[in-house]
Amino acid sequence: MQTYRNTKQRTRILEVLRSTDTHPTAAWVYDRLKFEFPSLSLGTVYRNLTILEEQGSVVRIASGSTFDRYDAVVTPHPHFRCLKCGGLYDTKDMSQDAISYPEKTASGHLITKMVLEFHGTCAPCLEKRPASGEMKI
Amino acid sequence: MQTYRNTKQRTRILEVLRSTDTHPTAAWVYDRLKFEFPSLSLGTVYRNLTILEEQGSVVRIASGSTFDRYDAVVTPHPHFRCLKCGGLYDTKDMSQDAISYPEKTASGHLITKMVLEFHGTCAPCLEKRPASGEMKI
DNA sequence: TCAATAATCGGAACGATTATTAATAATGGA
DNA sequence: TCCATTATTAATAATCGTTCCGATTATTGA
Ligand SMILES: [Mn+2]
Ligand SMILES: [Mn+2]
Ligand SMILES: [Zn+2]
Ligand SMILES: [Zn+2]
Repeated sequence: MQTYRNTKQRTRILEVLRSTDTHPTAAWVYDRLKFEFPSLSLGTVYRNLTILEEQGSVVRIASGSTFDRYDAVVTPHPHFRCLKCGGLYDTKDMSQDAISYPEKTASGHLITKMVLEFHGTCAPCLEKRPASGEMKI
Repeated sequence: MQTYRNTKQRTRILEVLRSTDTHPTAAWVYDRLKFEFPSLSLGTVYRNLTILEEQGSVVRIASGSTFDRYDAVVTPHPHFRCLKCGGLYDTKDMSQDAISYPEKTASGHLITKMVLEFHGTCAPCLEKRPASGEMKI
């Protein structure tokens, strides 16, 4: 087994992640901290995000073949993903707590987590791209 | 606008995808067809899977920084993802039809699709890795 | 048949992530 | 406090899935 040490970099990476609800990428966290740590490496951000995930402090949200995103809110909750801009939002009005599921599927797969996402077009993108016939004059 | 033409490659890619329920990757489809089309290019498989998705014949299942998977079953249904081996399964006993959701979220995001996944350890991996204390003698 | 152009092939390019290595610094014990 | 151990860092190279490119081929409608 391996013991974790506390570093300024890891502490700040977690703090930055806790300060936003935009589900940032590793590169976004890096850009936020590179002035505070002029010698910070992007690899360090990636490695620490992985360690924080192992420790249960953050959750990794896969985003197709593009970049992963991270969330410091580790309680299960659904997300809305915009297919136009790629934005990932919390949906304050919706929760996944009421959806129940068995410990095992009929095929014997052990379930430890449920992931729920809604896909579509986010409010800002709806403003920008009015559907044909709704164009403002 | 652009018109689609019919090619042997695209036809067979769709047929191969319809012949399995393992939610294959582009590379898997390529391996299946490279003998039938000795000059087949992996790029051709990728491009056609994207076109088939545009046409609504297949669905892309994103898997973070690993490879994407494809499903020729385009009606919405949940999947089980094994965190040990990466396997992706249909869950015949579960459906997402009963879960209702609004057309728009409270924040005004337009919902067009719901994606539901269960994560855990699949039955074959449970066999292989018995939990401590359950080791067979 | 024939021109227009979508699709293919092979390989290069790309972007996100991971691995490598030597230097650095956090940690626990003397 | 000082020191030995070793986890962590920074810089960079390597990897990996995917997309793009240019030249060639094949489909399509007229
Ligand atoms: Mn969230
Ligand atoms: Mn499926
Ligand atoms: Zn958007
Ligand atoms: Zn498995």
